[in-house]
Amino acid sequence: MSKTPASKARRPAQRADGETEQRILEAARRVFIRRGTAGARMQEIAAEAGVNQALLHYYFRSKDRLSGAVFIQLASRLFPTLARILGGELPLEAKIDALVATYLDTFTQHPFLPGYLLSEMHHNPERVAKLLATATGGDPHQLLVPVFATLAKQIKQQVRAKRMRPIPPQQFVVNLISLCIFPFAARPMLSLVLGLDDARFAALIEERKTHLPEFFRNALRP
Amino acid sequence: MSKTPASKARRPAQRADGETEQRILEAARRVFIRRGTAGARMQEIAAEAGVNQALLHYYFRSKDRLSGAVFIQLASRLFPTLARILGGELPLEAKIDALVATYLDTFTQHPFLPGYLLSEMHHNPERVAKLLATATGGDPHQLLVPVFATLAKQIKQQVRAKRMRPIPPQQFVVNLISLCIFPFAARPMLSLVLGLDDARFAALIEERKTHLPEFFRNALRP
DNA sequence: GTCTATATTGTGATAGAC
DNA sequence: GTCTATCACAATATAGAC
Repeated sequence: MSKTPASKARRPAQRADGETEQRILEAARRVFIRRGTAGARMQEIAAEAGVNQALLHYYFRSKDRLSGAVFIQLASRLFPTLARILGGELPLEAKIDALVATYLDTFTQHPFLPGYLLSEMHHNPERVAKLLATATGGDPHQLLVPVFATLAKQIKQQVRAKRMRPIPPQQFVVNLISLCIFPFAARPMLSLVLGLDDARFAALIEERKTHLPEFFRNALRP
Repeated sequence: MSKTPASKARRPAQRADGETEQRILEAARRVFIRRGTAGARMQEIAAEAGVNQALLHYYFRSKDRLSGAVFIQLASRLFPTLARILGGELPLEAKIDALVATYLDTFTQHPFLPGYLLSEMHHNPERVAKLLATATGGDPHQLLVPVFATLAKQIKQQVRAKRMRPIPPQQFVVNLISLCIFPFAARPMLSLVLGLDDARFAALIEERKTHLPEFFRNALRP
């Protein structure tokens, strides 16, 4: 993606190869996550990277390209995980366990990622298209649609003993990611409404790691 | 909140009382919802309201105050509903039905509200405090905390017949609002990943109105 | 590659006529 | 109350020395 300018012959740089570009990218990541694309300032990113503002343009040409690169990079990590786990060979309950564990761990380590991503997708929906093209290498919704058949079969198996309607696989997937992502995205609101400090919020998430799989098991196997 | 400048004696206005202020507020609402606070431009709001940019400052003094007013107004509609339904006298399943129906209807009418609100809370968490003060008229988390005792009792009743652990009421509430709000906030992503056009997305939500209560019933009454 | 200017435009906000 | 004109500064982007 990022075309590092040609550094041909003689020794010009003061830093190791690609180090500066990386530092800028990491700084941009932090700033865009907390300020959003529109609210972020190139100057703040430069300061956070410990370089001059001009270098940002040297490496990334424009704010639009830089913010685009950050968004694609952060967002494209999440989709393959989803497709890999849900499309895999595990039994349904193990898929739920794996997905809940993976996502809750990821977001515990990067608590502001969900808020940032939802915010960006809301205000720049056109970037979502580019994202999926990157993540899947072509056709957008060939990422998840193929796994629905398998999921539907697994759900039907799970509830076959009962007079219960099987959950449509789309709703199942939407529920799963809603329950994993939303609490982080809505953290400011939840913390205040539920009266949670940082420790209590962490405890809520920790409890959720066992609660969510149990919640789904009950919903699926009555 | 908005202190309309004193229009004392003689006939100065060309429009009816408060009409202009309202038009500005409505225009601001639309623009802030689609651009976000940081991305919105006063000029765009003025154009959308059909007035001059100076009038915005006349009525609301600054962009910060205007965006704050919009946020408080939009967000404070949602919390009383939650407290009223969950804290009411209905049996648990009826509470679930009422909340799902209310929220899904509201967001169907205002599909971009969740994305806007989450985005704002993420990038301006300090406003959440002011919001809860407004919505509750004082103590922040006295809004929901009092209803947890009742909810816990209802949940325990619901699952008493089985060897099933009762769901902690906090998790229950988080699940409920996650499942209602998230699909709207993540609509751009869901639409692409699931391959939904507008009609199919609407159908997904429609299906959800019956699916979610059923999902909870199964999870609570195995 | 990295820096210090600087160009240039965007944007919130105010002054003052009507 | 509403407008036009304008100010002051913020912010992206570029030029050019080192």
